[in-house]
Amino acid sequence: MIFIQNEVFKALADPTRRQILKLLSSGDMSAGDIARCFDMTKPSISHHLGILKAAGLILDERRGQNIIYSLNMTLVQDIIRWFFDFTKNDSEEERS
Amino acid sequence: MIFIQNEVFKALADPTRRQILKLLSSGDMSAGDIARCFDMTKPSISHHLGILKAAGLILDERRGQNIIYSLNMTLVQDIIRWFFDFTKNDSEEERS
DNA sequence: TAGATAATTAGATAAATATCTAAATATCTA
DNA sequence: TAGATATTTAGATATTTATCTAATTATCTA
Repeated sequence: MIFIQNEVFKALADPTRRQILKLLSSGDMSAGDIARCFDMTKPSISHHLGILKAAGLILDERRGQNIIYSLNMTLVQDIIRWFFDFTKNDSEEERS
Repeated sequence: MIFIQNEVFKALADPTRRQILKLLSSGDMSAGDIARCFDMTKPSISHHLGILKAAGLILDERRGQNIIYSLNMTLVQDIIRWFFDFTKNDSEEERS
């Protein structure tokens, strides 16, 4: 049984953060690029990026003045597996 | 692109609620049966069940004095599809 | 119908969180 | 090195949320 940290689910519970993940699924972006997509201050977006990073959902890399964020596909795959485990019924009476 | 309501992710953000879902993946249970699995008052569990139900993650049916809860597998499958969409890169430069 | 059992609702409270402004840090370039 | 740009950190605040106790609702059965 796969284990996913609580912080991962907490990170996913905010619509802004899920939108950030969607953006990153199309390609890596700098913090500024990401912030420009939202009607929110840069510190607020930075806060969300920090939560996503702490959860391991995104990775960061400084490139000059910019910090480039990318989606951590490995964790996304683990999450899919975690949900997929619900589709395997492990009760006795249901076994054919 | 599949859409999952914000309440679904909020419901998943609590460890007690995820544990309830795990329990229900093995088979339907009454509210009391569920409450007995936790070191928490019945009203607190009832609160969590209400949030899971409002999110559509669980279904309920009264059977005499008991209310039987079950996992809504259809929504679980939709969630899997939602995460799976992240694994399809839709950027131009990455296309082979 | 009275009492017992199962479950929820109401109301209170402490903790967590999303957001903002202001300040700090890091990097580049003229 | 001074100024500009990119980003984060600090600190404050309003809102949300998880939990509890007490009260209410629904059902069964003697």
